[in-house]
Amino acid sequence: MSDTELYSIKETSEKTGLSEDTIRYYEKIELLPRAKRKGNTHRVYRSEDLFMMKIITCLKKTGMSLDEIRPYMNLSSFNDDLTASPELYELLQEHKKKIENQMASLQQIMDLIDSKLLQGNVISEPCTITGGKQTMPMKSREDKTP
Amino acid sequence: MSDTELYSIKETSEKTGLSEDTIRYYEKIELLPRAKRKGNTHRVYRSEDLFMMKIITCLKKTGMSLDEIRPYMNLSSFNDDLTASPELYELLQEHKKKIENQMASLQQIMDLIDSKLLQGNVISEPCTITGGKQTMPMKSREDKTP
DNA sequence: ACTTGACTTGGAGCTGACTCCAAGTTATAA
DNA sequence: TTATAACTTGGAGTCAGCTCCAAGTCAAGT
Repeated sequence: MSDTELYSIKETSEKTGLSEDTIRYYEKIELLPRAKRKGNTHRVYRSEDLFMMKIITCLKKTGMSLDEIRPYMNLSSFNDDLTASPELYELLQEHKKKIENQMASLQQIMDLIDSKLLQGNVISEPCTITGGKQTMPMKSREDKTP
Repeated sequence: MSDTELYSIKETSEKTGLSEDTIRYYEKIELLPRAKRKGNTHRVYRSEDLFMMKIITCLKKTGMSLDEIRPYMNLSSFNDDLTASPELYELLQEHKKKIENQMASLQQIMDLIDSKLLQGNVISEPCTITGGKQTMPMKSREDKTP
């Protein structure tokens, strides 16, 4: 398993679509583990590392914040023995639900428009989903390891 | 039509869930039109205005940026004669597609995990959607609307 | 030995979307 | 009338997620 091919940060950037700066930034905020160094200076990455970065990109695409993604990265290795991590799977399911809610929200607007609720009647209870608090900013930074 | 009931910014805030600051901010960035003033100073809002704010909240929930939302607000009134705005409808359809793509992204990760692509093999082409900008094959998601 | 280029670090700057504040004005109630 | 609450404005600050930059280091080629 795990071929021994190593990649520079430039190659890694090319292969993952993340900029070099972004990769270093992810390391800085500890979203990615500190990369191994060649001669104690230049970063080197293995396929597994690229894989993690791609996962991050995937999750981001679905609207996850980096803070929300972090727990996934902390799960041992993500590579070996993932099925033994029902926690991850559940988090994913949860997130999927959020996206489904988003779609429902959108669907409601579309319906609203379709059904001409807008014409004449309008203005009473336009978009029920609006009521709640839900997916707003959500700040919970208190762990800032020195 | 349109009842004549008027709301202060506080009432409006309460009814829409947006903070007073946010409402003023939306006016400042011209996402909302400049509100009418009572005695030339205090803002007053009508039901239609609240409706607009709720629409904004809805769209934001589905991941639209304020800049993306602005065109919708510029469409004449949103209230009267909406069906005569196929532009809006089309924009919405487009946005909906984006969300569907997000879901597809997520689904791919879930599939990835399910299928144990992760075990042993791993690391070759983990999440195809990551590669390009869009272009994903898009497994036709049969709609699950009730 | 020298130049070039890829890399390093720390930190500054930027955008979006707020959120907070101070200082002033107006409306209302006692 | 006066105190208080509600509101106004302009501008500063915050937070996430980058992006850019300067100054320095290191490896390889000539």
